Amino acid sequence: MSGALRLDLRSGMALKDDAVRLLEEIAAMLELLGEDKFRVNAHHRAARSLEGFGGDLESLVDDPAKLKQIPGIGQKVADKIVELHTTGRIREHDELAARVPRGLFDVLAVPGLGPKTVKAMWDRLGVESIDDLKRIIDDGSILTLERMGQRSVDKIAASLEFLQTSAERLPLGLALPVAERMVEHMRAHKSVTRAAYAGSLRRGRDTIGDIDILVSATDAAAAGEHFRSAPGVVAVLAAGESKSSVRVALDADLGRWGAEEGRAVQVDLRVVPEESWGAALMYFTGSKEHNVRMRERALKKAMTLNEYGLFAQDTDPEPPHKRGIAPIASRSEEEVYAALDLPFLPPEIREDRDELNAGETPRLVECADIKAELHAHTTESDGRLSLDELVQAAIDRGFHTIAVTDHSRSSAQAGGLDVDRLRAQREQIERARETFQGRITILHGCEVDILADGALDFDDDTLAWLDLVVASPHAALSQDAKAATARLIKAVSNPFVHILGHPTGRLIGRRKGLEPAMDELIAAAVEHDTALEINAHWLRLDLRDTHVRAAVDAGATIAIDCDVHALADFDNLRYGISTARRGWVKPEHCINTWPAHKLHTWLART
DNA sequence: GCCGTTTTCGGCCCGACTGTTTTCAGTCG
Repeated sequence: MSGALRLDLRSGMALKDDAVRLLEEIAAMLELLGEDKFRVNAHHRAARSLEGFGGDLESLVDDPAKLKQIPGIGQKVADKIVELHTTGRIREHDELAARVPRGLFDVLAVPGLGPKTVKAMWDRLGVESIDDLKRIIDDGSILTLERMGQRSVDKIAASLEFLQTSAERLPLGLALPVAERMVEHMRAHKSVTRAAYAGSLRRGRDTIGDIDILVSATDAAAAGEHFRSAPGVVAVLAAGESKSSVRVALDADLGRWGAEEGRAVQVDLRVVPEESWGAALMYFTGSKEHNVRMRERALKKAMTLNEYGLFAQDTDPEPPHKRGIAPIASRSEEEVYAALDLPFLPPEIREDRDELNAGETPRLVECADIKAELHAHTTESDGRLSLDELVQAAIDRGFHTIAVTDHSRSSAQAGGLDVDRLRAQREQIERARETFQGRITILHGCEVDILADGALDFDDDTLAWLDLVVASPHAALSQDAKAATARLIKAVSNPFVHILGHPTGRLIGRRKGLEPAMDELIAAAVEHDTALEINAHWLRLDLRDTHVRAAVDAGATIAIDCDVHALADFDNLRYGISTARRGWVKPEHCINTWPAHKLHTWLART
C-alpha cells in the first residue's frame, strides 16, 4: 500500500489513538519480556503524554522536531510515530508482538496481577490468555508459583469476577453522586474532622477508574470501620490502619439508567493526620504525572515530597514523617505549592500539561460565572418542560438570558420542528416575553441539524430570522474523519450559526462519535467567530477537555450549555464547568458568562 | 528511552498494603 493512500486513510484522531495504544503495548510487552524498566516507563510516559496532547498529530508528523517538543517524546519515539504514520505499523511493535501472546494483555488487566506475576505464569505454566489463567486456577497448578498461596488465588478469582461487571471506567456523572454520599457518610462519624473526595474525580475527568476518599480523624481505626460498613458496600478489598478499599454497588440510584445495573465501583479510603491534610489531598488528587513533576521539583530544591508533607532532604532512608521531623509545608495545598515557589494550581489542570509554568493561579470559569443557558428544549420537541417552566427555571438560577432551541425537522424522532411550526413558536415566545418581562431575556433559537454533507436543516432566511442558531450533528456519526471535518467546517462557516453544538456527537463509553481534524475545525471556528460548545451532559462532555484546551489556545470562543431537556439537566452544569476548567477556559472565553449586552450584541452580529 | 537553571552521562518519585514471608517482593495509586 502506498504512503499517499495510507495518508488519506489516517486522519483526525486515528493516528494519535493508534500511537497511544501501540506505545502502551510496546511498554507492556517490554515489561513482560523483562526488559529495562526505565525503557518500559519511558514508553508508558510517552503514551500518556500523547494521550493528553490536544493538537493534531497529523500536522506535526512532517516535522519530527515538533513531535519532540511534546514532553516525554524523544528521537526514538518520534521516529516510531512517523513510521506509524507512513507505513501504518511500528516494526518494533510487530517484532515484540511475535514474541508475546496478545491474550497476556487481558491477563495483565486483571486487578492485582502485575507484570512480574503474569510473566511467571507465562514462563512457568504457559499462560497466554484469561482462559489459561482460569485453567491454572481450576487445576491448582497456579499454587506452584513462587509466593502464590490460596489467599492470593482467591483474590485473583474475585478480580476475574469483578472484571465481568466493571471493566470500563465510570462516567463522572455516575461516580460523583456516590463520592458525595460517601463523604457525607464519613463526615457523620464523630472522630472524622475533615473529609473530601480526591483523585481523578476531583480533577473533573470525564470518566473515573475508582473513587478516592480522604479523611482526617482522631480515631483512624474507627473511621476505617465506619467506612467499610457504609451503605452499598458489597465487598471489602483491603482493611489497613490508614487505608481501606471497598466495592460499592452502583445500581442503587441509577433511575433511568437501568442498563448500569449490577455494576460496582471501587472506593478507596485514606486516613491521614490533620496536620498532613494539604499534602495528602494534593498527593491523592494527582495526577500521578503531576505528582512526579512536583517531587522532581522538590528534589531540585533539596526537599522531598510525600503524602505527609514537604521535608528537607537528608540521607536517612527512613521516611521523614516516621522520624518525627517537622515538615516545611503540609497543612494546605496552597502552603505546599508556595513552598515550591508555585502558585496554587486548581485540581482540574494538574495533568502535567505545562501547568507548573502557569506563573500565577489561572482564573478559570466557575458555575457562578454562568449567566445564560443557550441550548434548551421544551415540550415543543423532545423536552419535558413547558416554555414557561423552562424560563422560570432559568430565572431561578439567576440567569439573564435563556435561549429556546428546540430540534429542527430532521430530528424527527425528537419531534423536530419544520419551518411552519418554528414560525408558529414565535407567538409562544412573544407571550412568554410579556409574562416574564423585565426578569429575563428569552431568545428564540433552534438546534438545527447538521446534515451528513454539512448542509443545515433550514435555509439562510430562516436561520437569519432566529435569535440564535445552535448547529449540531445528530445522524451519520460514524462517517470517516475527512467527511466529518468538511461537514463541521461547513457548518461553523455558515454566518448564521452561532454555536456548534456537541461537535463530535460522542457518548462516553457508548459511541465514539465524529473524529474531525480538530485543529482545522478550531481554526475555522476562530475565523468565523463561531462558538464551540461544551455540552455539559455527563454522557457527552463534548467537546472533550483536550480539545477545549486546543480551542482556547487557538483563541476560540466557548459555549457551556446544559442542553436542557428536563429540570434536573440544569444541574449538569458542574460537569461542563469541570471539562471547561480542564481546558483552561477563563470567563472571558465563554459566552455564557458575558454580561447581557455583550452577549446579545455578539448574537446579533450578522 | 528521556532528559538537563549543578548534568549530553547517569540518573530516573514515594509509601501503604497484602500475602508470603522470618525480611520482602509485587502491586497499586
